[in-house]
Amino acid sequence: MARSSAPTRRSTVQQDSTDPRDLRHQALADVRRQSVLDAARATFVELGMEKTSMRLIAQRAGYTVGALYSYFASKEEVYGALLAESLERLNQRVRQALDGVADPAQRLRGSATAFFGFYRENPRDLDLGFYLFQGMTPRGLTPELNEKLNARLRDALQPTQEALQELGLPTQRALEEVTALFAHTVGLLVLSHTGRIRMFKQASQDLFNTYLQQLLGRTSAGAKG
Amino acid sequence: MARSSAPTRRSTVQQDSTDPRDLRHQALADVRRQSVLDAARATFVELGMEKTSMRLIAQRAGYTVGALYSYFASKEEVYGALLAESLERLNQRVRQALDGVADPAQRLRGSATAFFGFYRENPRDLDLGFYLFQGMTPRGLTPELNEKLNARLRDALQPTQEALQELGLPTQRALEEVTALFAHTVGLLVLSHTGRIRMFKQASQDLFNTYLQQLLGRTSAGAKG
Amino acid sequence: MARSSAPTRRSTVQQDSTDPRDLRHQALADVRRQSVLDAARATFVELGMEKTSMRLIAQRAGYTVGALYSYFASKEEVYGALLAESLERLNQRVRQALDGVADPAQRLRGSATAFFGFYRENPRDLDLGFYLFQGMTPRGLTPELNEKLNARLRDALQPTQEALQELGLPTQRALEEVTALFAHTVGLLVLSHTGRIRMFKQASQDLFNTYLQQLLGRTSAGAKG
Amino acid sequence: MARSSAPTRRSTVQQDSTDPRDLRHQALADVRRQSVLDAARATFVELGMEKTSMRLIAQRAGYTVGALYSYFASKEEVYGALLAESLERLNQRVRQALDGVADPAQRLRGSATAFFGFYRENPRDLDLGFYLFQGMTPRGLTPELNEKLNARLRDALQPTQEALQELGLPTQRALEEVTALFAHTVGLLVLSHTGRIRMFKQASQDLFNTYLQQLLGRTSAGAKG
DNA sequence: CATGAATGAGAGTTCATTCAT
DNA sequence: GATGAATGAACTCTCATTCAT
Repeated sequence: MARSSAPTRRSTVQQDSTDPRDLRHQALADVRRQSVLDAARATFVELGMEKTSMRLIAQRAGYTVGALYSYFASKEEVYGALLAESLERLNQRVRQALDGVADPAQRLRGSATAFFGFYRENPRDLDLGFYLFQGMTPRGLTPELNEKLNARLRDALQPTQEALQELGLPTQRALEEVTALFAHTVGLLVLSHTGRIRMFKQASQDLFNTYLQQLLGRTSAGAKG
Repeated sequence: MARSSAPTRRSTVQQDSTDPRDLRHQALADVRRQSVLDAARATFVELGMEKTSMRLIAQRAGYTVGALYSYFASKEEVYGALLAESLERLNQRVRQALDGVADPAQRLRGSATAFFGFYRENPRDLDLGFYLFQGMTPRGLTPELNEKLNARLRDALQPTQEALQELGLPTQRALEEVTALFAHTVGLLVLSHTGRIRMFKQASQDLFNTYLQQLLGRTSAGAKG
Repeated sequence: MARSSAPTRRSTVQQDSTDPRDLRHQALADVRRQSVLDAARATFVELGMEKTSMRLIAQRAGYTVGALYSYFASKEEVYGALLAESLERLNQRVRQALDGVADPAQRLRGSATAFFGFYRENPRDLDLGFYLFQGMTPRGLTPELNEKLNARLRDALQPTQEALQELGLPTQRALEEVTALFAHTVGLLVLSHTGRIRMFKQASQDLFNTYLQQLLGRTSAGAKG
Repeated sequence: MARSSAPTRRSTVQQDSTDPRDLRHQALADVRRQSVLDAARATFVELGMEKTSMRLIAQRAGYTVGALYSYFASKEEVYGALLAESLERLNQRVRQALDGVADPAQRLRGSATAFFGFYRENPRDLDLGFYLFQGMTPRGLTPELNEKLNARLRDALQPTQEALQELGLPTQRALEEVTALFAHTVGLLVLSHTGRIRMFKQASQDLFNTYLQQLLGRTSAGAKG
């Protein structure tokens, strides 16, 4: 996990000390950091980006506003951590969808639909991503964190790409297709979320299914079927 | 063009007084309003949504803050006007792409590519749309303006839908395809814009072309080809 | 009427010129000034003190904001004029109540009740008076206007005092009683208007009648009765 | 005393934590809140309602504007607190006037005169009441605070009513008389305060005494005397 | 005379962040 | 480490008044 820039904090996974007192401190700090994140997520889900302030997060977490800065160096770091968490949940959902499924076509459908479904059901998680790439200062999104987040996003798309390869697409084609699928998914979600075109509210799922079907048709499975 | 509710302004489309003094005043007012809008757009393009304030717009327009409120009743009205303008430019570009083109397949490619190209080259225009559909209060985005903006967006997609119908798709299918195309386009643009996946910066155009090609393949033109 | 301090305006009653062109100008100016006042009164009655701005008055009068300053040197002068008008209407109502009434007790009741009734039915006219004596700068309320307004207020109370004298009270006693009656009236009106004590809304009229009855009892009419 | 809704404050009357650190914090917070209130009152007494702004209060209290909002959620809450304080002082004065006085007639005179005297000597306290009942938004004047303020006002009038009953008036009559007395008092005060009739400055006390004397005359004490 | 655009100061309010305790 | 009061700059918006045309 990326280190925050706050002075006295310890990273969660970097264990540079075996002093048991340090370890206990570390565990406590992690728990508290997590409780702050929980409050932040809840507030954010309820009120959205604009109305979520550090004060409010502190309040709901049962901390003082100053305490937040012991765990996060800035507001944007909070969002960075939220996004990391969000991507973790996304990956978890994708993995669950694949659990015990062997058929490549099913794996393609499962992983892609899990991805789509996750953001469809949790539109705030979509906001999270956009916020970070629009309003974020260098301070909040370090290159390391950025790379880590990118990696987790690729992880979530990886099973889909692999399924495409299992279905006969060469690596490069599979990469292109998964990228296009990703874009299509995001487009549907964004339009559905902003509600710009009323039709989307109901139809985004159908449009997604159709695209997925066409994609399957471009694989050997589709060629055979 | 619909006018704001600010007190001392007169609409351009109202019953035209033939008093030449009125006309000159109106023209002057329009010029000034436009100069404010220009400053707003420039500021917004340079600094983005979040950092663009009325103060800043005023500064760059060479006005005091109070003067802005002679032209726009609120900050959100400024954005409403900016978006309206943006959609106007979008439509213009789409129309130009169709000018003198008779072949339906070419018309499909032309209009869709114009749409995509417009936002690819002017990413802030994309922001504009999203902002309005997330943060806007009733005051800034009146139902009338909202309807107008929706209509202009539909206008920009209309030629693409018509081309699809000319290429043999029934109305319903054409509507679905243009919606899917719209989503795909937006997805590519959003990902390209946020720079989430580095590949997109170069590849979004290719991916768009590929999607367009597949779409053509789903029409009679494609069936024949 | 008090002269405004605006440079090029002419007073309504001061006729320092017999040039017929001046007279016509004067008449026109008076008409316009009156129409501004009408708009001001209407706005003020509808929206109250706080929300009535020069812009709004100008708008409703069909003038530009600059034009208002041709007729009134400041916002407070507008209110001064409104109050003068209000006192005129008050006096008119008091006179009407006395018209054709000879019996002193009836005249007492009539004039006092007219006074009370006027403000009870037109609570904004009460506001007017208070505003001028709280927020007013020297500029708006010149000593001359102040004296004039005071005189008109005394005029409205004069018939009541005279009735008291006709009923046998010596001048000094009559003055005291009319002053006390005035205070009582204002107190009832203010409390009724602010709605602080709910009872007042219904009871202020009863309380007024009771006070009036007691007052009558303190005159020879009361002594006899 | 009821506390404002500002985020980081704690109520004085909440279940008292016995943590001495909490207590000290609370005491400090109360002191600071009080110092803001003192500055607000002073500013208000000196400059009046209209010219008292949050900036000015902050300046005089030696705080920045933002700090004020730690103690009061809005400008109107400041005024609410000021009025509450004012009513407290009023009640205190009324109680003092009754201390050790047994004779009902004396109690009537004492409590009523205390009420009158309080506002006569502190005219800004009168303003306070009027302001709150005219311009206050729901945020500043919550129903609870409103009820509390009303109750304190009734408290201040209660001894007078009780004295009237002790002097032989039935409950209903006593209520009417105290209401009329209240109105008379307010009327005298308002006129004295606005200086509308110059005479009032000197005579309002005499007029009050006279009214009080007449009132006494309408009780059994008066009947006997 | 009238216009109405423009001023300029000021309003209330919010908020991420800091720092003495 | 935690506190939470305080900062200070920023925000949108309002308004009486002025003045070149």
